[in-house]
Amino acid sequence: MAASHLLPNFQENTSRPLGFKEEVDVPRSSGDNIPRMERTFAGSGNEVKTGKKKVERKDRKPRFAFQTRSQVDILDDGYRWRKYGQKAVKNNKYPRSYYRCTNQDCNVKKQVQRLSKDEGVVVTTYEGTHTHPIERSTDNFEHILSQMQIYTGCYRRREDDAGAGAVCAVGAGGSVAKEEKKKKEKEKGDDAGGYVQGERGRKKKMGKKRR
DNA sequence: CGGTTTTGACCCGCGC
DNA sequence: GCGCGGGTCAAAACCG
Repeated sequence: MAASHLLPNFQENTSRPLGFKEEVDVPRSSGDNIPRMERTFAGSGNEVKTGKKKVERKDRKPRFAFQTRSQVDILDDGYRWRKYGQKAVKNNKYPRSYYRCTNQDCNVKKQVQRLSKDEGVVVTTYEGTHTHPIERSTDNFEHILSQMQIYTGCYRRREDDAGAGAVCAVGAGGSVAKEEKKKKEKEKGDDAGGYVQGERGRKKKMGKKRR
């Protein structure tokens, strides 16, 4: 990848407006993924909390935060993502979207957040590494790279200080594969002025809590 | 029809 | 001990 397009600038105070702090840090660490697969609704039982043994695997998934200037939240990096959640952030008026790679073998997650201060800045946080080839051809993606500024900021905590250090370098040929992003002008309804989500999706859950 | 998105509910860890 | 905030799930709606 042509590193010439990338701007290896580490986040300065100027680049991070309010509330951005060290978001990408991983405070808890003790198994925060794998987790609640067994909540399995059903019944009454809450036996899930009884055993904490499930947290054996201390996976060290590296997380990377990228600040990109783009008008679209969804930056197509060549992989297929499926949104599985969206939450409103306290400091930002824009919500944060959670995506997950559709590949079964690939558990890569990514979350996209837009800064309320600078709507042009989109923070994309990747978690994990892809273990499969890109399906979408990155045809003229370098062309897109040239028209967007990418600030590379690698925030890592103690956990991955050992091996993850290398991946931190964008464009250095790390194992992180290509985290390149390219604009997608195929935006569905074109969110015009803001992120006004229509009333798509389920109106209201009739049941209450089935979990 | 299948896959994806939407979105409220739920869960968990941390802070107070 | 309670509350807040962040992260995930899963049912329903929607789109190709």
